[in-house]
Amino acid sequence: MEAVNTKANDTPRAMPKQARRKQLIQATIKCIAKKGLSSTTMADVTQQAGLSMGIVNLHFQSKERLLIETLRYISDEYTDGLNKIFNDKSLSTEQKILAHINFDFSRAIIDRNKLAVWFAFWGETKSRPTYLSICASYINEIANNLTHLFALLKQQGDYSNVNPELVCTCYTALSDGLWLDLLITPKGMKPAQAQAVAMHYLATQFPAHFKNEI
Amino acid sequence: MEAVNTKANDTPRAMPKQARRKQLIQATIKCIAKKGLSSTTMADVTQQAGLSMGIVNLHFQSKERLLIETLRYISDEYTDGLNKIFNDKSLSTEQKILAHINFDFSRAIIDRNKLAVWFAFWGETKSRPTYLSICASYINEIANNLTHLFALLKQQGDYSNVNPELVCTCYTALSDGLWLDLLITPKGMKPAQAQAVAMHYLATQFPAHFKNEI
DNA sequence: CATAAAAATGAATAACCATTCATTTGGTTG
DNA sequence: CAACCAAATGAATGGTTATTCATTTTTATG
Repeated sequence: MEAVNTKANDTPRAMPKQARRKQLIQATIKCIAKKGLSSTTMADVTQQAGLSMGIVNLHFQSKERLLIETLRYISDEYTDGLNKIFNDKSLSTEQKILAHINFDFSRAIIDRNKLAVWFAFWGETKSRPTYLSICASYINEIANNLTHLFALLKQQGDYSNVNPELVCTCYTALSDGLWLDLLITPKGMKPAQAQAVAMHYLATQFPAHFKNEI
Repeated sequence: MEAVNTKANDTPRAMPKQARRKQLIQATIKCIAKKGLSSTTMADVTQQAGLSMGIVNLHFQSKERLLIETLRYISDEYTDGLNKIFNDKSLSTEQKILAHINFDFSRAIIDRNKLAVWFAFWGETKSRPTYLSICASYINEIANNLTHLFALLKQQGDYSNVNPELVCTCYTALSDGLWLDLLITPKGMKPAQAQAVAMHYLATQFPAHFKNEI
């Protein structure tokens, strides 16, 4: 999901196919956030994008595929961001974990529009194998990388009691649950606070590396 | 949500109104799990319940109200269960917290049909104020009770560094995130394991009271 | 048992919505 | 600039769905 030519407001006709698709996906995200997945219509999406009715079928064949590509879009954005951190050779293990937390609660990720999309799709995974398999694959990929980081950190400190897999499972679940708080109680839970809660947990496991911020 | 006369298979006409409503709500839960919230129709629900098309409008006025009552049903089931624990004077603080965890990951609660319903509605809260307010109210109620329990436990042990509100936020988020694991990776995450992860977190905060099971 | 009241039915209705495709628009090429 | 092609349009189509209500079935009453 690299940045593509995004002169959305200039001369629409000149946009490359990839950019038009991205524009429609972003309109879909806004519509799901605004109206809910269950009452987002093709008319809503195309109007939000400032285009005409037939455009989605032209670029995505069907509404179902548009939705699948929307899920893939936010999944890719998330995993690509994390992979950049995992693969950054200039960062220490500790710095990578810190960068991971920062990313998990960064503006681009915990934007409430996108959170609404995540939960909408999660709610449909049980009935849609395609959604499920997209989710399952990014979950596995991230878990492997994160567990590896925790295992490395364990070696670097006096952490003989730490179970890297358990910590990965716990941290990941905690992070997802905090996303829910950010979606549902935006007045009560701010991004910085959510991040502090995540940090608090890591501090229980790796006290020499992470400090409780609260 | 007390148990009502449930002779669903006997003489349908004899069922009290409340029981018929419950029957329809349970059919709705099954349909949302089976087909997703976005493609659950009135025909689906009534067929699942073994009744005729007009029945939902007779008992709930509209589909929208049926959905709201469905959310209220699972919210009430959850909060009622927890309140029974909180108000049980025969339990110690420690036992109440243990009972809370047991309940959070009990068969009746982490049934995947119901988990699918939770996430489906959470995904719609941003666009439906009614859903949001139902969620907000049970969240607050539970958080108050749970924070209180953690505060009591803090007094009973050498836990001067524990922040009850923080622990409540963290435990709650963790629990929600584990629900997601149970929904999305049922092969990978079993109820007992989820419970062990939750316990692992509590053990970091109250080591004298809770032991890591893993 | 007759009658009234309540509950449930399901065919009919009207609104909604995804998809299609004949037509138009805009950009490109020689 | 003319001719062509790809992109976009949006009215028309056909299928789907929530809701209604006249009719039927069941229960309650005296």
